[in-house]
Amino acid sequence: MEQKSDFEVMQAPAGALGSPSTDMAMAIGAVERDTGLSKDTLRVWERRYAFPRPVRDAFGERLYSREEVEKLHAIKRLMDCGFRPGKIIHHGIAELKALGQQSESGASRACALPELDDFLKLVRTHRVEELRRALGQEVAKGGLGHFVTAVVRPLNVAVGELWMQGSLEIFEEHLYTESLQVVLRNAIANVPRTPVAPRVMLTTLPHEQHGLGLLMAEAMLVLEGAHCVSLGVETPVWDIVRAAVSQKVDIVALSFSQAYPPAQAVDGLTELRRHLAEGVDVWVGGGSEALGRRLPGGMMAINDLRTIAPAVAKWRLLHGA
Amino acid sequence: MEQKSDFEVMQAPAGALGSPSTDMAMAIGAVERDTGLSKDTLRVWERRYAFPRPVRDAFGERLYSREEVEKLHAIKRLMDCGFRPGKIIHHGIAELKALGQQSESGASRACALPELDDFLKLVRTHRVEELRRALGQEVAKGGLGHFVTAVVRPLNVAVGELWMQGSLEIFEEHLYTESLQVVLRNAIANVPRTPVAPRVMLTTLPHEQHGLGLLMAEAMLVLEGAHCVSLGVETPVWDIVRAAVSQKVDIVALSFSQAYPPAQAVDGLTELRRHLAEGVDVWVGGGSEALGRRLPGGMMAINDLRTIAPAVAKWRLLHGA
DNA sequence: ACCACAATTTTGTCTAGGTCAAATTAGGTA
DNA sequence: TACCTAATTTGACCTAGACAAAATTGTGGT
Repeated sequence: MEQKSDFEVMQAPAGALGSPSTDMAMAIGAVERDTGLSKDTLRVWERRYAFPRPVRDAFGERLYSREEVEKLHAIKRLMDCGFRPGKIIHHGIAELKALGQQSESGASRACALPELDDFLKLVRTHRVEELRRALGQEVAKGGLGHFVTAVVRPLNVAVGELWMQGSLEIFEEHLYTESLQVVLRNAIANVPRTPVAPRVMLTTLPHEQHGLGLLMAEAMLVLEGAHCVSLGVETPVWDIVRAAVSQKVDIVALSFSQAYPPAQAVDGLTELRRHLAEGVDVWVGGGSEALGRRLPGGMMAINDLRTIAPAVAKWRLLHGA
Repeated sequence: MEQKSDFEVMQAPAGALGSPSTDMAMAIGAVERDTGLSKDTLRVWERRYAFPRPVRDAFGERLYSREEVEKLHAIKRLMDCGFRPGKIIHHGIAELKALGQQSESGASRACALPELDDFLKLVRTHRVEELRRALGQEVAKGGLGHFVTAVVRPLNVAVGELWMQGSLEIFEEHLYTESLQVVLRNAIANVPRTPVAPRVMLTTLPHEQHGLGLLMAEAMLVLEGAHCVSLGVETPVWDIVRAAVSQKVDIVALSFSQAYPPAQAVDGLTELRRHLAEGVDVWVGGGSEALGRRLPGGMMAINDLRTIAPAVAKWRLLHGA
């Protein structure tokens, strides 16, 4: 699709010396992939708000500077929090970062373990092996349920905040995610199995790449003795429906991260409900804004991982013999 | 971004009764997500080749029929194999599928185990638990190394062929991938660890979502006693570089699936090589076309998983004390 | 027969400004 | 406070043309 290199180094604007930022320019397609803002959106912002205002190369094509891309990133992150572009697009980068910080903090620190900051420090200093070992110990010490609710969840929130502020590199987030994934998958595999009803299928809708929420939910579910079938991430609605039939599941569990566009979530969920058999329940969890709002009828919001256990109990009461 | 529903049901063309295919129409944005063909490409094909030729809704917007989307899917798959759109776009769906079948088959069956077809049957019939158990037994029986080279690899090729032919549903592929991932991760975690040099970092470039190749490589590497740090999939080049520094790795291992655009692979690899420290090796593996061709200088192609062991030995000979 | 270089075709991304539905906010009323 | 309607904001979609990068073909030399 994208013919241009992601990393083109084009001629700097006349007169500009090779300062560390001027020699790094991106074409519109690269910016689209990098920020998640569509080409259409980038062009229409330029027309309406006069930002961004990329320089043009010899062929009249837009070249976005490093600073512009960084600001676009910050704006996108704030939009994922519910801000509207028109309100914030003319603020400076510093102001944008300040907005991100004040928007959410405090509440999460409340019920955190003292160990949490230790884990966070291991993440920040990239000490992967130590992090993995410490997490593993925590599982062994307090059990998987405690680990998920009291360690993974708050850690995830803390890491999410750092990410929102832009003070976490992509590779740091990757290291964190991968470590947690290994520990969680291992812990899940070691739970003694006596698979009974309900059968639960776990997945995310297309474009939702974050699978940690799925693993956390799976952990809570296997602890309740439920039967889990994970499809991994990004399953089209139609395939979820067919897989649900094929696997004879009782419940389909979806996870949404904060950044998932609420409109798309509602669309997808509505469509899913329409095509899924009556008897199959839909459970929806994750940090997305869409969950607080009105969900399409006939599905259950899981706002807290701890509600999974009672929810399973309730399901069994209703359906079980 | 995408305001429109992914699954709009619009009025059928006048006179068409509600046949199973006519009432399912997709907007251009949905087709873009579904097929991976950009809006621009879809529009320019319509202009140039008169295919696809979507009907228009009351507002003049394109509505692609189920058949058109299916054919677009088939074309995209063939393009990933190296076919060019102009040559194949006017063929019927049947011909396209035939092309996919003849393009690659035979060679893979050669050195396959008899059990392979059993596994494949479990995949086709969605018997996930049995598949997982059978795979686990195979690991226990023949060891992890044998499992990866003699089971996972051929299975992957076979599944890839089915996928290419369009005779495998997305959810079937998801079930397969997830099962294999669980088994492989588990097996890797159970290899006795005595981490020594080299330190290897594993990941894929942006837009390469397939992580199975990474897991296979990781399995072979830990069997050799190498130290593995996985970043998961889709790490930007710049972050790979920073992570490599932070983790002090000796080798960066990248995996590409067949569908990855060769041009993008070469660009990314070149850029990676440029920014990576001299002493850090780059190993490239996977089924991509780009590997056979000329790789950017100074990196090693891993065409066969079995070459990993000797490659590690060679590295140790060169660098070890 | 094989390699290098030039001409040609193919292909997809980019440009421009305009239209319009859906989502959000604001204003007013019961 | 709850609810309805109007104004505003926003981004997806439209047309049609230009053009560079990749792939194919053609040519001459070894």
